[in-house]
Amino acid sequence: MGRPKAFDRDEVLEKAAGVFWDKGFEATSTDDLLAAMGIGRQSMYDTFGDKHALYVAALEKYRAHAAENFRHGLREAADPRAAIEAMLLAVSGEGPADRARGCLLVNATAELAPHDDDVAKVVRGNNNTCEGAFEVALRRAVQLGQVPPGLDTKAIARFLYTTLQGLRVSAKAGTSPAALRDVARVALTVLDRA
Amino acid sequence: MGRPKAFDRDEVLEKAAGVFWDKGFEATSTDDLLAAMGIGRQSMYDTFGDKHALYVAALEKYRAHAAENFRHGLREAADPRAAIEAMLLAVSGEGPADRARGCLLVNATAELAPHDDDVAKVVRGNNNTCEGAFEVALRRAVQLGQVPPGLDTKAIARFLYTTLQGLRVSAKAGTSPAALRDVARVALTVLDRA
DNA sequence: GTGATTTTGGATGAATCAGTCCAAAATGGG
DNA sequence: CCCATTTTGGACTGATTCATCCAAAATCAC
Repeated sequence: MGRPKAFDRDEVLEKAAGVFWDKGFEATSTDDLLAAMGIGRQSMYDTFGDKHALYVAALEKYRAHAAENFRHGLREAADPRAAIEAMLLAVSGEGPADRARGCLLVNATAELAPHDDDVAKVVRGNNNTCEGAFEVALRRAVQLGQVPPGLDTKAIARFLYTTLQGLRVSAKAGTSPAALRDVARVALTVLDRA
Repeated sequence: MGRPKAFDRDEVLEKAAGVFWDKGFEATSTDDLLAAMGIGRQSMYDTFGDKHALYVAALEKYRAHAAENFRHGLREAADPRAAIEAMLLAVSGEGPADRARGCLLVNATAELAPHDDDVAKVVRGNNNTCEGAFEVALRRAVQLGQVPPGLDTKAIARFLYTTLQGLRVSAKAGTSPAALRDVARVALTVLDRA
């Protein structure tokens, strides 16, 4: 059956995602990618197709990982209200490097989504996943009496994820952790309205 | 004194900003820029220095224009609460093309701010301007009894601008106007809390 | 008008880009 | 042990990148 691949597909995909995450799509060269992935040029082209397909594959892998975080952090959380709060406050708790990196999906949205259907598709899928996770947590919070009944959980779920994206952008602009925390706290006051 | 320039600096700067706005910094070639600006190559390099300096100049021009919009739309508005509401709802009222374009400053934040001090400086200046405009409007709304007294106007101002950035990102991802309006409405409920 | 100064844009250059080719190395099946 | 099959990575290609150069055109001061 011939010689087997000397690298793990998921592993090098994460390395590639890391480079795209730091530099964006256009600013990343194939040499950058190969150096980070630690594989040869032909291996990359054979396995992934081209730079764009590699980007989409890396983005999809990142999306799956992010979805897992949302599932674990929101859908399966014992205390749904605390989980929602922790999600928004997480950005302000990150170190400077992570705050500057932002979120690969947000970066992809800003740089590519309007002109790239493949990227837009992954991004929209992620939006639905995240909003869905927020909504499940919200409904459970209602049931537990942690938030007032009668809230528009769908609208609030959308709002929460939009706020999270805003926080990621603000963080990239250099907003201080204290200011990010203020924003998250204000956003969370919508959970106290009837 | 020699031949005068055959183009208006501000005019071609706006044309350049339009191209960067649509395509981002890296994806824009100097040929793209010259075609849109309608000037020769050497004229561009003599007047602006290089591609990066042109970008910063175009961004700064866009920032000044945005600041003027915020001054007029928020600081000088007769009805400050309605002005704040209109500001957040504006995104959902734009056409598909404008929603896909997003905001040049948000795009610049995502693509360049973490690695480009010149861009970061302009972006931070804009953040301060916009948050300041929101805060002025908020304080006037308090005085007019349009919102409850005792609100943390600084924190809420930051929150409102962060939400606006989140809306711009969401819009680029393809979120429907109706969903964007929902998000804006939820965000505005923070003005009803004591 | 004339000369000095400046703009202008096509031609040019060096570097980098994404992607292909090919010979050599490495592995599994018989 | 040997052959077929596959991976591998350096060499290579053509296109495109940003930026510079230079001669011609255009304008102002006099």
